[in-house]
Amino acid sequence: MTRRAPTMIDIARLAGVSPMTVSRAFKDDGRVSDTARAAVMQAAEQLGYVFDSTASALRSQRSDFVAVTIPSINNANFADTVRGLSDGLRARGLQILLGYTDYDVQTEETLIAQLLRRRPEAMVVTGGTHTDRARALLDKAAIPVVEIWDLPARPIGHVVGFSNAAAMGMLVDHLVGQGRRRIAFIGGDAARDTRGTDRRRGFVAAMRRHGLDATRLIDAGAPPISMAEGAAAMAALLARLPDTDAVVCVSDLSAFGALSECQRRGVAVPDRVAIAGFGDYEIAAICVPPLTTVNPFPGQIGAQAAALILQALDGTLPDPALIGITPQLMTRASTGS
Amino acid sequence: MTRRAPTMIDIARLAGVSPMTVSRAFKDDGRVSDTARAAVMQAAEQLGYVFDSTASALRSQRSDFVAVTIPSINNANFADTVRGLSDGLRARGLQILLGYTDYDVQTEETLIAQLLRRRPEAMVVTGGTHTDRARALLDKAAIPVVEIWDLPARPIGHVVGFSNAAAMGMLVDHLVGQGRRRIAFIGGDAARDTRGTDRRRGFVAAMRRHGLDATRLIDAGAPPISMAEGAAAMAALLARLPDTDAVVCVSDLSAFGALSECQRRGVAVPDRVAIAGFGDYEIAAICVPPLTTVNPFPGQIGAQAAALILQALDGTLPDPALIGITPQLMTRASTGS
DNA sequence: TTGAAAGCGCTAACAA
DNA sequence: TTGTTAGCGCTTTCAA
Repeated sequence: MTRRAPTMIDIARLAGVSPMTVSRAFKDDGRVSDTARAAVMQAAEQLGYVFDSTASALRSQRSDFVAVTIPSINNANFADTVRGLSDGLRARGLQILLGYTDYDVQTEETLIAQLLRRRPEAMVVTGGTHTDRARALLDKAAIPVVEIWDLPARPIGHVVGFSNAAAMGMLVDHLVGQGRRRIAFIGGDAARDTRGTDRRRGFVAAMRRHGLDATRLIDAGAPPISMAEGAAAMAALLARLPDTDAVVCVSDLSAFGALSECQRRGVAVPDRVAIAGFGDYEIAAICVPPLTTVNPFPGQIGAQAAALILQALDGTLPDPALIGITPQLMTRASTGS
Repeated sequence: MTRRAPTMIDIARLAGVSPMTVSRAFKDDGRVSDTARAAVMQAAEQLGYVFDSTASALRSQRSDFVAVTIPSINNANFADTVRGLSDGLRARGLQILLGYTDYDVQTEETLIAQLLRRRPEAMVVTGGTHTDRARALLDKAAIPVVEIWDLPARPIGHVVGFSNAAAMGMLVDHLVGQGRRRIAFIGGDAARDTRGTDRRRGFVAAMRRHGLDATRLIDAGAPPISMAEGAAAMAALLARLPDTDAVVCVSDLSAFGALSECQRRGVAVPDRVAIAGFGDYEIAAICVPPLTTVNPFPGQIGAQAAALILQALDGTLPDPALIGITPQLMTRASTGS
């Protein structure tokens, strides 16, 4: 038989104070005498009391939740962003409520609706493309919203991001500077992953800017593009367009797959084909040869978003903020000579 | 000016029914007439009503949360487990409340205390080693507890796991079968990562079982052991014990680092040194040569834990369950001849 | 099938 | 510094 869990009333009775004093003792800022606090804590310990955040949230209308949507939980870049967020918010007692969208705006809409039922105090969404209904839900919620990992054309609220297209431009510029001309792009299904689509667009734009042919586009399937899909795409590319002298991949994971495929086939990297990725995942620095890539500073994105949320909740952030992150080109041997 | 968010009372008024009917209309099983439900839904849509899970949770004493602790959010194995859990629980409307412990039992204790304040209906903890206080908290909480990724000597509640030590034994047996004798182990700081420690113990035990020297133990630092740390450990190993003919790494990530270091130094794998990892991360199948490893089926662990929780909440699971997962040896070229 | 009354456990607001 | 009162938005319980 399970006895009813003790409440503040039980603690109050045992400690010989009112429930309100118990409540105050559990807040850091509550002005309570040291004696009262000690009595409360001792009683709480004795009864094995566990504070009920649910009741607190209902009464105070403060859930201490920040809802976060990411495309996939299984991605080191997004994990770094979540960690940055989490670390930045924990100091204020804010807890993250995480959901993943599987790179799909419809799933995102459902997820946002579900998360809002928990009455989060702020919401962080990855990407700048959403369904109309998702936008409406976020508007109505009247909480700070931060879009990350993108520079939306029509922001919902605050933004901490960068141009995925421009980042690809950095890679193309670098490759052209290295003397490469017949450059291909390996990426995913255009319809789904909006950041991937932006990267492809950025690739095409940069190629045209250099007066180069921008039609070597290999579709590697639905996002996220795995290492295996990167390898398969590389195999297809070598078969179809064997004179290709450089490849830009939508992420380091597919880039590593492409690199491995080259190793398996004895295709020299970078001598015959240069390979570049995106994200600066750990593998990019470690593999042989190490991969040229772009570091978008995922942890910083999370930390900045957290900082914005804290300001917004403090009311010290009147206007929507737009924080641009400048991705950094990481030049490594996979494109070097 | 932000108007107060509509509540069920507002919906009831607009729909011309009682709040109780609104409440029933929002439950799937609520017996409500079709007309009433339609009126409620229309009113809700019109007012932009968002159901308040907090109030629901307080009144019904059902939070629809399942709390989960993992060592790190940035790990594909644990991410796969969380996905398995999440997918299995979503069908019943259960949402995951995730926290990470940074591979530290003290942090885990704090995290568990924090998560319990949200009144989760069940708790999943990674690993079988916890502080006494953490155990006491979980005991008192009187909710289903599932320990995963381990076979605890003294389980708290249910278990879905495998023997990390035995998994290492599989690798040692395989290497010995391949004719290797001077086998080293690359792993982390014994004090912290309990699964890593178990793997090291399993390695030592298996070596002794084969009558082999089990002192080639390279400490790669505090967990998680990164690719870079695996590479550094391999460099140290090649310098200190150059006659080593095989290396077992605590995970595929460090194994890949070790492999890369060998490539960089022109040390032939597997001809001069065989390398094996743990986890069957995607990289193990893709890199060149592909890595021999052990697949502990992380997604299945999550799915099974979810199934256990559903049964436990239904009351159809009287006794603590122990579900053993049998990890699978994945033999690949990094140890082959 | 629907409704009325009460209360989940906490804290805002006010008073002492 | 402490206490009293009321109520956050739902759902349990009971009644119709």
